[in-house]
Amino acid sequence: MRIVVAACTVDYAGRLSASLPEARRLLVVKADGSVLVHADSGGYKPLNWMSGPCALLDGGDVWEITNAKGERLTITFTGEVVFDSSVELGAEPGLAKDGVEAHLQELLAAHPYEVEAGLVLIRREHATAVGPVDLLCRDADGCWVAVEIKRRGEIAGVEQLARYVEMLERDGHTPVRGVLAAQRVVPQARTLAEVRALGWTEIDYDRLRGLGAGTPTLF
Amino acid sequence: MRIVVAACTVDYAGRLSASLPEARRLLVVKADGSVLVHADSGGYKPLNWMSGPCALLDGGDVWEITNAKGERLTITFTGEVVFDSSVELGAEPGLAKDGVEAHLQELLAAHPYEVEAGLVLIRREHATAVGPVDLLCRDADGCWVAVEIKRRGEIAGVEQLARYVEMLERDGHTPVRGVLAAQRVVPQARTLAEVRALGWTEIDYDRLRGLGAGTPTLF
DNA sequence: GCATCTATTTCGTAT
DNA sequence: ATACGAAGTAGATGC
Repeated sequence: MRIVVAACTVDYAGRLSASLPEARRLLVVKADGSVLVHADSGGYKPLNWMSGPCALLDGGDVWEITNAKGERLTITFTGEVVFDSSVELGAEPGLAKDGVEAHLQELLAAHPYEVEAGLVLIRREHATAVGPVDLLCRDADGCWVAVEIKRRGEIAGVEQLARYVEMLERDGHTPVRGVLAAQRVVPQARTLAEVRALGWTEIDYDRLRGLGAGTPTLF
Repeated sequence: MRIVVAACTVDYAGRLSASLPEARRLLVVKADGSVLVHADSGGYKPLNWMSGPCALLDGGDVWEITNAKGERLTITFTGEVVFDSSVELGAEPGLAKDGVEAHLQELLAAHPYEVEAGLVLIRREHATAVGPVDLLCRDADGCWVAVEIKRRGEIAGVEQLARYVEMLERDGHTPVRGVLAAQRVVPQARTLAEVRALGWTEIDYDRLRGLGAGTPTLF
């Protein structure tokens, strides 16, 4: 990894055109060839960058970074170089995560009654012609219930659920209802769900996690 | 801006939980308080980060970074510190861009016949109860045409367009057709557009840019 | 402040 | 390889 702090101008031409006037910035060249141009503000996203694989042609006071898709990043050094150093970082062991939609689905599969009292899980990722239904359940009356799980319930999730319900009806899973289960269901999605005659429910993730992934409890 | 290269472990607890085992990494602390943890690969996204505003408690071999939402990033230094330096970067003059969806809409507003021969623009961002229609046009037969512009046409864009068309019909803009205009329309979106009786077209952005933004040419 | 939409999205995964 | 959906999405914009 090469780390440079210097005054420079930056120009990108590729999927769009973008240019940065002269200022002092942090430049990072990673081992895979990718280049990041960071200012002293603005969160984790660089002002400009080039993703690997790409080639850096170091012309001293101009860097030309190009990739196979014809994108080009040009960095021109216009003043003093405050810092320029290379360091070996070694292999990255990798990141462990917990808390995303897959986990939510796993927990709701174990506790489908947290979506709606009386629900019993029949199948996970039930295949239809327009994609898999997250949870296919039956309620106390024997009615099929398609559950679409999102971390955040938005209009797109409602439309997706509507397509599943339509397809399940054609497949003969009748009668069938649809329920959108999400940590948060935004107002537009609630409204559209009502228009489409679909249900929605907000899931308390902390409570659900407390129930654990094992031993589905029926009641 | 503080730039550190050191062996460390990283733990994040907030919207999810994530942890990184010991390895040598680049740490960047920006003037706005945000912290970035970068490996020597993996593009522009950090392995872990904390967005500003946040507070960094520097306990020497442990950093505790917290924000108002209760998120916490813990960096524990486990070995030698290869590099640790602070540098003043000054103000960032800002980035100039060209080529995003707004520009595409501007160009198509000037040249609606690039969407479909014979189209004439009536109104841009025409308001409906479910959101603004990018371009509201009329064709040679006097039929209303709602144009939804995307850089990349996907299923969500088709559904959005379908809602607009439905709403325009209720508003009395009849007869009305819908067309999805995008640089690329993915296969699923094409299929759904046909099912919904909507049109779609792929726009050659380079050609369109060549026509320029001024003087709308009618024919 | 909330909701919506874009992004040089990036990133993962299934086809 | 391509297509598709999720993201600790972040960031901008409209209401």
